[in-house]
Amino acid sequence: MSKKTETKESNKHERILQAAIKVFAGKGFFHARISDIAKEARVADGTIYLYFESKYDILLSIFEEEVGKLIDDVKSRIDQETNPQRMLEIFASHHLSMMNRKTSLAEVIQIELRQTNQKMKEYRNTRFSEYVNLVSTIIKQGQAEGIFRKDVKPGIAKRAFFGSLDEVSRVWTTPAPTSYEVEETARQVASLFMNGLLDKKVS
Amino acid sequence: MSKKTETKESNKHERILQAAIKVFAGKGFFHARISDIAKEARVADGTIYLYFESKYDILLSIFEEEVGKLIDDVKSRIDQETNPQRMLEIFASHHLSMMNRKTSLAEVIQIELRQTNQKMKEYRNTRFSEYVNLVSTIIKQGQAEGIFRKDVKPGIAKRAFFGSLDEVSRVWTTPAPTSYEVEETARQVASLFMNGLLDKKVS
Amino acid sequence: MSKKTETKESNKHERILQAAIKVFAGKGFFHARISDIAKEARVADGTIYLYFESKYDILLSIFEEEVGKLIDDVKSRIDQETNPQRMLEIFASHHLSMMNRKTSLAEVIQIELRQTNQKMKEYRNTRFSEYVNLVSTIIKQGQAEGIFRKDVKPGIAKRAFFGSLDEVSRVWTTPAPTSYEVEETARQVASLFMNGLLDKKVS
Amino acid sequence: MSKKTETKESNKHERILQAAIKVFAGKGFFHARISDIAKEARVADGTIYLYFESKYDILLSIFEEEVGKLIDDVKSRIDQETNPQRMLEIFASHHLSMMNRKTSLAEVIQIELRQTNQKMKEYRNTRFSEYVNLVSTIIKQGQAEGIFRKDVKPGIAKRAFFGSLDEVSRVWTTPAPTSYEVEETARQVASLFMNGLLDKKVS
DNA sequence: AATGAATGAGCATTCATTCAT
DNA sequence: TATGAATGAATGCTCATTCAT
Repeated sequence: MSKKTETKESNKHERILQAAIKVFAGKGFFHARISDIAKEARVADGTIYLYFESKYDILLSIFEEEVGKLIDDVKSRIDQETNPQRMLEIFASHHLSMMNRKTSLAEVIQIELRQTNQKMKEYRNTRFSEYVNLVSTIIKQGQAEGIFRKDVKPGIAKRAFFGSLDEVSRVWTTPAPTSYEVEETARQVASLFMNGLLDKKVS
Repeated sequence: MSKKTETKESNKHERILQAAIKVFAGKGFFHARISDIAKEARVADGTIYLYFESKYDILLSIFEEEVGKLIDDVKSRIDQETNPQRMLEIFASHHLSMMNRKTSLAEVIQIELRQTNQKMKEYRNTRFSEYVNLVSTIIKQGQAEGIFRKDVKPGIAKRAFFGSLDEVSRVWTTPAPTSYEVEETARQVASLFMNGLLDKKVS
Repeated sequence: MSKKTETKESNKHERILQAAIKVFAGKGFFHARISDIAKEARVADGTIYLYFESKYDILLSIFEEEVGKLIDDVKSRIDQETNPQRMLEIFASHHLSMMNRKTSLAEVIQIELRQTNQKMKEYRNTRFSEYVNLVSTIIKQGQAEGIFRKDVKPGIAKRAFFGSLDEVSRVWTTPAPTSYEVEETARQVASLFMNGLLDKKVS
Repeated sequence: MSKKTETKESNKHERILQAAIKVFAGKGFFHARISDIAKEARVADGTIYLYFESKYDILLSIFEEEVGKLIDDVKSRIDQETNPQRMLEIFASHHLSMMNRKTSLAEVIQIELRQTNQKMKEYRNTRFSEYVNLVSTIIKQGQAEGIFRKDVKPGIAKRAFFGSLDEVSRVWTTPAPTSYEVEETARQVASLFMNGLLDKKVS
């Protein structure tokens, strides 16, 4: 019985969160009304405040919980690989396919995560940078193994790599691309970063 | 006399625009109050409406006028160069140095230009894509000249390149980096895109 | 319990409406502030928007609901009478006594109902003309019965009659006359319309 | 030369007044903007304040000056007549034809003169009542001469008579009736007040 | 006198949050 | 827990009026 109740509770928490992702993606954080989220989650307005402190807290929770899942997922995949080049390919492929599968969440991340806002910045600096730092760690490893160029600065490369993926996936919000397109794009970006634009065939 | 008046008028228009860039960058479009902009521009609230239709119109004008200047500027620099590799280096260097010089404007572009909003999206599709398309044009030219790899898709590469620059410059909002850092970052990103991460010395 | 809530709700709706009548009568529609109405009704400003769409909607509701009541009331009284002369006397007496009892409402009707405004004009042409047309119907009946002069145009007479009552009651807004005065005035106006000014005793 | 200037000045004063009548009639006093009036009068906004104290002062001036003209006009016509019955007929005929000729002014009088407003009320009690009192004076004279019924109260009859004319002319704002209609309406109203509704042929 | 750019007080409306039930 | 009616702070925009030219 208590289990049932607990399930019910977590259901509501989850329902509100998913509703919020949808609504935030649809009209942006500022234009989204608590009543929109409540309606989408089929609860009363007041109920939301039993699960979240404020409208802003919902946004933060989305990053905390949903982005957290993404990060853990990507991390575990990369851990199974040892070759740095392959690792970056996996990161790219995985990031893009997630952005594609979770369009609404992607949009919320891409838009709201950039808001100039102290709390938001703090968040980026903690939880999110952990994710992006996966890239610089891989690059450093590749450099140590003599596979990657040593004159590349990992701190810059990580942002360049992440920025590429981010911008490349932005056009996908509507309509959704095929999984082939996603894979091909991941390959292109990874290849670009591995080999560069210059044609070495001649040399 | 008429000159004086004219100057005054354009001063106000410009002052309000610059004030808005500052305020929008500082607290974001939604949190910015018209009275904040008015105070920053040292005019009365109502005066703003002599020069702009609405708060939203100010944001659009920033893109229309300020981004327009940037685009024209970068374009004219690139037109003086014929080598595609150099052209991309110039694009990178110029984009980053502008983002660095106009921190507030950069922030407004990076944040507000992403807002889920029909008009904003339209804007991206017209004026802004012109800018990003410079990159794909250069890439196609390089491929035609046999300098760039032909298996790279210009449409993906342009976004990857722009996304890299965008993300790389994001961290600069505070505090401002030295011009050396800016140049070095531009070189790094361009080099990454030219040569890739892989160390070819061995081969 | 549900009764209590229902009562409370309808109380609020009614309270706001009555408060609005008072405030509109006191300072006119345009000078009336939403907060004035809210204060008078002892609710928060925002509460008003739970019951009405806009300030203008309140005004329309006053006519729709309050004037509707008046019309129904007068109509039912007249239906109980068959003699056209008596019917006009009843109309006059009833109209005036209502204007006297509901001073604020009377003032709102007399002032706001005349506003040059498309919606207001439409309203006059539908709900209100129904009321005034009672008079022409009575006159036509009287003419058919040979009691009233046939050279009188009912369309003109109805407006003349209504205009007389309207103007005659305008002076009552402050201070209120005794019910004797009201009755006497009704009798005078009705008598004027029945017999005219000319002294026939002599002839 | 000074005459020319004077003429110019009075031209502007008059132009502004006529423009205001037009604009007030078109959108009502509250919705009318000073800039609307200025544009209609082909002067700058600020110029209006050289001739009038405030927006409200313009409205008052309309009544003071324009209504004044009407009153003087009607008075002089009535002064040429000695028979009370004819005098009322002339009053009716004249009032209606003026309301018809000056539609905009009529609308302003009918609407704005009713606004609940201290100054407006004062105005009604002074300048305007002078006009309406013409009617009661005539009635008293008729009673003294034994032509009019002595049981009619002049104070009530004057308002009834004026109210009739006022309401009867309200429908004329658009489109304008022919002068025949105006005359016929005047005759009807006067006749109604002279002879009443009741058919005396039988007696 | 005339102009019209500048001012800033004023107000309807929205919506996150609370709280009695 | 859940509800949703009630709250009231917050703000973009309008426009009568002023005043430097």
